[in-house]
Amino acid sequence: MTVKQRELAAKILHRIEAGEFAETSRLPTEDQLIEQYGVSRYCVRGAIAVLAEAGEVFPVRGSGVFVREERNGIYMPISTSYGIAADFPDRKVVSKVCELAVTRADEQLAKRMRCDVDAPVWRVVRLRCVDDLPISYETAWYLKEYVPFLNEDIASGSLYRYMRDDLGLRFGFTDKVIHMGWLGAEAARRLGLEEGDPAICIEDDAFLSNGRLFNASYNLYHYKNAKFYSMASMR
Amino acid sequence: MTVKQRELAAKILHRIEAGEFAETSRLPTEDQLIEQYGVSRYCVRGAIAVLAEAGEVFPVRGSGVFVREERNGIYMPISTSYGIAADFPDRKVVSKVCELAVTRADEQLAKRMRCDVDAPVWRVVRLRCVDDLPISYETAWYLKEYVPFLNEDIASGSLYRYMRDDLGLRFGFTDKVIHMGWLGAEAARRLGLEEGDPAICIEDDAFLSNGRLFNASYNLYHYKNAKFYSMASMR
DNA sequence: TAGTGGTCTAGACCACAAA
DNA sequence: TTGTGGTCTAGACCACTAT
Repeated sequence: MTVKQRELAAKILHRIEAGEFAETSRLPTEDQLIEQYGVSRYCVRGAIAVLAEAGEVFPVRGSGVFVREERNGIYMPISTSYGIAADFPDRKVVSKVCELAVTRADEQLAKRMRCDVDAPVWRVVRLRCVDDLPISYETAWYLKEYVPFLNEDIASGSLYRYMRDDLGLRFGFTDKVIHMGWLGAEAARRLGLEEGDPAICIEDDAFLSNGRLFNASYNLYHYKNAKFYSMASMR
Repeated sequence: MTVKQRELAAKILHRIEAGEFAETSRLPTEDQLIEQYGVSRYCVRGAIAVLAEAGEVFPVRGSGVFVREERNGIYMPISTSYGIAADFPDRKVVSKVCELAVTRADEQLAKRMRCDVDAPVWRVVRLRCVDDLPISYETAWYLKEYVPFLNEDIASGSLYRYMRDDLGLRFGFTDKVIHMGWLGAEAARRLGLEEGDPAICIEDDAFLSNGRLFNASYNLYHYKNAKFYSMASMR
């Protein structure tokens, strides 16, 4: 969705959160929103689609757009994600850098990252915490070709923001594979769990907008602290 | 996305799978597709969006729409899902019905299903198998208000297809929460695992298009046989 | 029957990539 | 500079809900 549509969605969300539609739990009609904001129907529908995807509203044909009841709990979205920091804008997101070094891709990594064997890559291992709660133990690789410089200071913040705003990289899409994994000694120690404990494991391949893979990662999530949600339309 | 757009996407996908674009790994331009199929740009862009969401192609502004390299392995999509049968149209999907009975909602279930305490609900427990491999142990509840009749024969097939085609229910959206769980004795026995083994657990709330919840379920996935994938744009 | 969201078209202009 | 996908508008008609 476009910037304009997201901005409109944010405005409407503020009105929802202010309780403006609490009585009827129904948004203004599309035509009313068109007039209120002076935009086209295309924009209004885009904004509503953003809100619907986020699970905030659901449109009913012939009837209106209804506000969904509040969801409880804190969950990580599984689909989107410009990184964990973007997922929790209001929370204290801290990354403890456990390893940071340039290495060379072995055969297996080269295959996964579609790069040459021995191509230089950053290897970054971090413990990700939200509000001082350990959430995940992440092992990530970044092609040095696209990320020429990195240090502990940058890695302890939002790497995605750095790559986007400072390096000018443009992200395209990600592939995620979710399965079960088990904690090694180091991961367990950092997460405060026991070696051999099970973990939800997400392998993430991130591509630039030109289709080139630039980042692969292996994430082990704390089985108590991390939950995920996903909202989907069934049409 | 609309039916027309999905159909167009299917046609384009057939051409992709036939290797028609293998050389350049690039689709015809939007204008060419408009002409080839005699539809508007709206439709073409919708069809490409469908393919992009499915991870088949990625559009690059100013350049074209590119075919993605083939993915390997069999994974379950985490977002969509008209049920497991729809996810694997080419595979043998079998459900073994372990329990099927009408019960009454206790306080906890009533809260989750937004129904009255003591409201009649079907409780259905099934072992879901794909190609004879046990995938998940599912405990599901359906409001009898919306699903007046059910039997083992129906439950051993696709319940969603039954509800949609035979009962005329119209689905709206689902909420999924993914976290870690552990197998009880019965689930472990059915899945061929050990009691206390870890499992990826997906709790699923399904709503009709009018926003009414009609189905809640608790799914424990076989930690070896079930993997999930998710494709997401990062814009 | 009136009102609302869903689909679709035609056309304009913008942002970006490649030649 | 040209061609591509991205955004946006205006307007038409359809499908469904509510009255």
